[in-house]
Amino acid sequence: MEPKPDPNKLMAWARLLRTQQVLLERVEAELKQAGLPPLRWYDVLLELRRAGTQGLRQFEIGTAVLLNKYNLSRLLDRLEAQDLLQRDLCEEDGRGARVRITPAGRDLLKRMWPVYGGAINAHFARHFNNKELRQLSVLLGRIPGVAR
Amino acid sequence: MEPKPDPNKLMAWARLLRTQQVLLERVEAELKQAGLPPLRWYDVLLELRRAGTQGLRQFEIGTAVLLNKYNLSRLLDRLEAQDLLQRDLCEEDGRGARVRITPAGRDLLKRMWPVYGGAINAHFARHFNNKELRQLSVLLGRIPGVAR
DNA sequence: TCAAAATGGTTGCAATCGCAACTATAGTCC
DNA sequence: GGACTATAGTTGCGATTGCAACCATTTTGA
Repeated sequence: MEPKPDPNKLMAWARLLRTQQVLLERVEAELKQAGLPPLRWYDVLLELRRAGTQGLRQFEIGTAVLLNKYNLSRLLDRLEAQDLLQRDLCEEDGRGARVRITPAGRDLLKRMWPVYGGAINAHFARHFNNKELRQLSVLLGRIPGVAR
Repeated sequence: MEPKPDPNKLMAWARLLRTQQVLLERVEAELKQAGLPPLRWYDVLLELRRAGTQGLRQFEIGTAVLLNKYNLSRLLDRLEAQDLLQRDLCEEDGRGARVRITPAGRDLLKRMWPVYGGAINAHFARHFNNKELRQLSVLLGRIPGVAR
């Protein structure tokens, strides 16, 4: 791209950045307005629910939700303080913890989904048909680290 | 989308979120590694350079880069402290300031571009051809507030 | 004209983030 | 076994963010 910027590339990049800012801001605002915690809480709890009874190691959560370890550590502190999850010590690795969702955590997920899902629809999904949604998924999935 | 999540919608949404996190993290890391300030600084300075000699009002910068006023106020403090811009008082509105880029600001833009543009390419643009880039732009541009 | 409301911008304070340093356990290699 | 390195997670501290309150000027409207 150097030294002359390529307009196609720049436009796509700029819109991607802007999309992120606009959508996150709107969705977070709806959550907050409904008296619900931020999106990150949902992400973490959702991973934990998926993981089921054996729970997850912290570093597994970290790679799943793309959060570095110090911030994750403190985010889990907050969730644990609200009884949304529990950290048990891990028998197969004396350093680590095993993190499990609690009933209160599952309940919060259930309460957040209507607002979250509604916001995804209202601010994002409703502007596209199924073919376009798949197109977006395929295109973005080509970026390393995006598809899981 | 309620109460059953639509997989097409959810997948596109999830990848959009993830794209944002992955790309921002990588690009910011390259800037930092090169001893350069964060992306936000570039955004603001770029707007100011585009605005030319008459500069911009703070609220104009705010809407351009999607930054709320308190954070913008303090971000401008930092940029001003580095002599990258100057805030003159505004004659047509006694409340406001008029913000202009300085030569040092232009210079920083020039120094940041090779790293920034290179990172856009390396982490994003190189994974797509021109048609796909235009597709992305068009699709994302349908979200209100994204196209400018 | 003048009080009320709106707008532009700043600031105090609490919460969160980023970095670097730290503790503790696991794994590796001789 | 024992040093050496790597990994899991936590924490202190400074920087940044979010929220609410604030000041000053401008606009509105009876």
